[in-house]
Amino acid sequence: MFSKYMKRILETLSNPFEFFCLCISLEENLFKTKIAYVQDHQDDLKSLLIPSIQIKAFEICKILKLNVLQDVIVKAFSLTSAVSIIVPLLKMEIEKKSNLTDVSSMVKKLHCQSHFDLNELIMPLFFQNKILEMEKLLDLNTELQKEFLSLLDKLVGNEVEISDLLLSCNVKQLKGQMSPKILCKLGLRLLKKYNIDTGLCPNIMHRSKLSSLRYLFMRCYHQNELSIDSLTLFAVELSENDTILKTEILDLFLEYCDIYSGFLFVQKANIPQSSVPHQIKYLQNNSNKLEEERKRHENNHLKKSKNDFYMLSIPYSSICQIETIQEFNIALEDLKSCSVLGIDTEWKPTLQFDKEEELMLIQIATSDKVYLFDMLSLQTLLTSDHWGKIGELFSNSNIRKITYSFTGDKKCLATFDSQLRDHLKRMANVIDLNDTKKVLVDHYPQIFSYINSKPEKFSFKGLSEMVYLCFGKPLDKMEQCSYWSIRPLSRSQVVYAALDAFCLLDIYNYLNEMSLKLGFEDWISLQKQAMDPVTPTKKSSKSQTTKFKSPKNKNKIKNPQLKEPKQNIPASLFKVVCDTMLQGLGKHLRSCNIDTEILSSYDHHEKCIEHFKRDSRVILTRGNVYHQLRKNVPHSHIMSIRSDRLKMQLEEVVKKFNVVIEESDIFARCCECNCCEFMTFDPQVLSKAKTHKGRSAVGSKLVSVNEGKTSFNIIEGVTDEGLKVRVEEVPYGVLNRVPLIYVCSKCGKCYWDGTHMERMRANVSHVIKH
DNA sequence: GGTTCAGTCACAAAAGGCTA
DNA sequence: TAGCCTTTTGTGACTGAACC
Repeated sequence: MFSKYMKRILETLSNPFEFFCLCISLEENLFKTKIAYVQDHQDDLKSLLIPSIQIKAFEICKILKLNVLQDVIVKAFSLTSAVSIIVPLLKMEIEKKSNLTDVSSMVKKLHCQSHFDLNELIMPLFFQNKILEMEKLLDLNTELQKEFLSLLDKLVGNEVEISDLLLSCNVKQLKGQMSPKILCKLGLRLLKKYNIDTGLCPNIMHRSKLSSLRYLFMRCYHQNELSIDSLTLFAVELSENDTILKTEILDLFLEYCDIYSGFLFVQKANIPQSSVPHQIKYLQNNSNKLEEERKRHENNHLKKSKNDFYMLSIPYSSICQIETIQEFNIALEDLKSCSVLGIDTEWKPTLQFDKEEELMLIQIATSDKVYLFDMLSLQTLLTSDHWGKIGELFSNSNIRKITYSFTGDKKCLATFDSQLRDHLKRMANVIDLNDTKKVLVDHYPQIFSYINSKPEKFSFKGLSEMVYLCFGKPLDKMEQCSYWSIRPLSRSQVVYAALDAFCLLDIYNYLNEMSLKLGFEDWISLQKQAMDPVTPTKKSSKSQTTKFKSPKNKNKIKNPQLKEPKQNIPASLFKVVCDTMLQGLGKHLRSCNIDTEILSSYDHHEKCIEHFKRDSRVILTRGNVYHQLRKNVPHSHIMSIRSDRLKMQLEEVVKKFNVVIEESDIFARCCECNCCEFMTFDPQVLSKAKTHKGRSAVGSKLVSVNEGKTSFNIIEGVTDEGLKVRVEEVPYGVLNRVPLIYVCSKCGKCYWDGTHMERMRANVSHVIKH
């Protein structure tokens, strides 16, 4: 009705835009629903869209905080065509120190970034740490992108002072951190995002390489997770054609007191004598000292006893390096006949942001061998059919594959070949021990022999941690970040790569043995049970391969030893409390004689817990509230309702708790107040009471109702116990037609056997026991 | 150091249930 | 049918953990 009325008014107005401005400023919701009119008639109204109206519309945009509304106003009032009028207004807003985010949001909506200098909007946003807003503006303007990155590079290289820039941008306070590290990170991200030549940012690139090297030095000398040989190879690669970086690397070797490795680096990186530090020159000129340092270096290398780590349990001769097609075919034939394989891959780390990861090795372990597929040799030799053969191992459901954090590897492998990609999509019978670890540690920790004997300073993570939990020794990760592109691989690299795949089978066999020993049915199905959500969300059902790992669902595990006995419960003895969003279900449950408390619209869902504690009520809820409340209530006393339809919801509850609802339960309880006591009234008595209601009658007329147990005042409509009967809700027609009226003893609501009763009976008939 | 994945959090928009 | 209140859903940023 209102829409039609509005339409009529609009058609009579000389300028509907004026009217809209008024409406919008009075009531934004009104605008939200009615602005479509302007959009529909945009062509007819063009001549009426004068600048003063557009300025008014812009002013309204400033006030409105809702993005969607602003978009509609910009469209409806064609504000993009009024940029010349609005840009000066926006600049005034910047000068007035208004909220920069709001200004930039309008600039973006009006596509007028090019009307603002870098220092007018981009840099102030940057200094106020509103990076996202700033990026939204940069996204659409290549020139601004280059200008900003060039300035950022100068900041990283200390070629400009922040204080000078602040002055020129008219910004008084700096928000957020402006450390070179953070600036550098931002620069690298934007260079990649906007696909800009790295030559524009030499300082950022230099700093990035130096940071990577610092990190490698730290892993090598502090964490013992990288060999000095690999470190030197990475240093040579990263410092190619960069003399300054080479001298900085030499400084790093001296900083870590490893003059001998510095000496080796000088040789490998062809550093001119003029740049060699005097400590290294001393070694070069003193052969005795050099020999002494070499020995010290070797001793340090062997310092760590191999007994400290988990070792490969097959001989070195059982590691087969595959480099030719012939070797590839023999290996694949053998692998096809195996029932269980351990699979891992090694990649060359990406230490420079513009370089991509390169696949170096695929390791596949069988019960007595490990095949190392050398991808550096094989990649050029393999055809799509060869890749397909590797893929078949993954899609073959008869071969069980044991992996650790394989998702990333899988994604990268899929880029190599279409046949391999298809097989990976159909990957079957794969166990990722990373998932296993998370689930079993939480739910079945007793399966791990060494779970309680972790040393205080235990720093091993990932696969190494799992190996420790099973066997009491971690993996030696010295070669984890190894320089995998070197050939031939060192013995240490070959052993590391083989062990990474073979230990997966060791863990698999260990878990099998332990579950037998501890009497678990099967650790794989226990893991599956723990990972299957009880209430699948839309999100999880989208991807069947996505596993459910949320800690929220930890409690959802179905312990096979704790199955609850299924007993029938009569409806009248079953007590529940319904959360706010299940008020409708609550009323239906009451009409089935189930004792139901219902939270009102203003109650917090935690009130359910009070009801559970007080009366042992089962909590019925859904969605996130279920996960929140689940933490405080035993599994047996909470249920998440899945269905959106009332009938189905009712069925869910009845089935889950084995509630027996009989014909006599229907309407044995008041739907409004949950009371289960009713009085019976003669309809004629109520008819008289209805007639008298509202009249200013003096005195009273008492009649006997409820089979003579209660007296009822017809004039006042109340019983002798003070209960007000809601007679006004009963139509006269009903009072003349039905034989008996039932009145709730608590709230006075009237019920009768009519069409309403039939309808409700039909709604619950599917759960009645016949 | 890099990357990717998965989970968490905050926010906005959409949707559900109830009421008048 | 509209309005109100609340929850759910979707999205994007952020974080931590895994890998190399």
